[in-house]
Amino acid sequence: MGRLKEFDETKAIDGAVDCFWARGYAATSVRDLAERMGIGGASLYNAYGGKRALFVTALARYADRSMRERIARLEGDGRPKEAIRAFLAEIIERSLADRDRKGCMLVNSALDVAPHDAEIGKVVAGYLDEIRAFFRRNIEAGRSAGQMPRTLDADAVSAHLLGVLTGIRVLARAKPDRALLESVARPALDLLEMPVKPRARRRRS
Amino acid sequence: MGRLKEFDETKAIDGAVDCFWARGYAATSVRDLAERMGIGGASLYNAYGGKRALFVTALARYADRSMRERIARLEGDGRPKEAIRAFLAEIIERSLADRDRKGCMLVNSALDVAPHDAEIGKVVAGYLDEIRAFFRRNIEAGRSAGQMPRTLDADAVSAHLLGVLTGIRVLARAKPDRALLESVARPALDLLEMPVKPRARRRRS
DNA sequence: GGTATTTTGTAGCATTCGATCTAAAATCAT
DNA sequence: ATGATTTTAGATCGAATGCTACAAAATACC
Repeated sequence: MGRLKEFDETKAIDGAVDCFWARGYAATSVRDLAERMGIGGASLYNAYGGKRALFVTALARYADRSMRERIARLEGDGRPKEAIRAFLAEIIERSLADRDRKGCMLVNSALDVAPHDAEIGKVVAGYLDEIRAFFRRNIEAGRSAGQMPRTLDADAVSAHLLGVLTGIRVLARAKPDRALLESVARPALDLLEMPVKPRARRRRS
Repeated sequence: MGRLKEFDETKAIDGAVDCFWARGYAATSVRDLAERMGIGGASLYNAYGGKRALFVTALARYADRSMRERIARLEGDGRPKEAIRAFLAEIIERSLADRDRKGCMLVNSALDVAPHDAEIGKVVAGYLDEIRAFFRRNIEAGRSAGQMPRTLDADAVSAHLLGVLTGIRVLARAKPDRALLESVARPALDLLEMPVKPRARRRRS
């Protein structure tokens, strides 16, 4: 039933992710893509439809391999507070180690694709919601387990954490400085800590 | 001493700001720029040197008219806590009212220009530092005035506020939702509030 | 082997990109 | 008026853009 595909589909999509991730949608050319994917231009259009459709596919692959993998891995331990803490810590470490400052493909897309493409915008918003849902689940789990303050509003704090996360990923591309990024994250993580009982203190004489 | 310029330099640069602000650096063409600026292509190169140099000029104009104007206006009252609160509130309002989701030109540039252009990257980082310095000054002023907790670390909290601000501006482009954005900002603003004296409470019987 | 179907490489499409060239128009100093 | 100098409009440069046409190559079914 026709000639067989000769290229490695996994490697091809991973190559597309690398291109779009590093340079963004507009700045990536179809020829750049084809070369990195190890295929010819005709095969690209035959197999993936075109640049825009390929971007959607690559974004889904990124979400699967990067975001969902991290969520599944960190949430597996059943330690909700540690999961959230480790999530932010891992983002900071990766941002500092990322020599070419690619940042997060979802955040990058939220800024320079979503506003100009309603359809892709909804996809991106959906991925961001998944991250927020991760925060929300673990806040609720932490509250139930008595590891986080009962007063914590999971809905509101998950939004705050998503915003802080996003801010970190943006600032890391302009100022990849550990002290800065950790200072951004710290107060958000402190929200999750149980309030310390104020020690009885002697009155001043 | 030569023919006089016929175009309005202020309107020209403002037009350039509009273009770069709405579409970003790469997606804006020199022809788009010339048309919006009300000049011909030759005049653009003669007066501003080229696309990249014009971008730097436009970015400086944006920083002056948007960021520094806001800082000066809000800081004038001598009410540091209110200045910070109003800053974030104003950003949220503008983001929600911004129908074409242009966001903040500085944040946009931090994400899709700074990583690929070291020189412009430093410029952008400098502008971000100005915003952080605004936060820092007002935290210190608020502490001195006894309106904010003495335990507040101005350096760290100013970084946190910058991150939260950046996150808001990015999320607003993908999900312009008031509840979301206000939830992102709230905990950061709560850091500035004086701790409430816990009321004496009757023991349960 | 023959045929239908799919993939692949090559070439090329029209368009747009940033940038430049040329020459006419406009100004000031002399 | 003349000359020097600058700005302007318009055409155009080579390169790159997303995409497609076309035919050769490779497979499965008969």
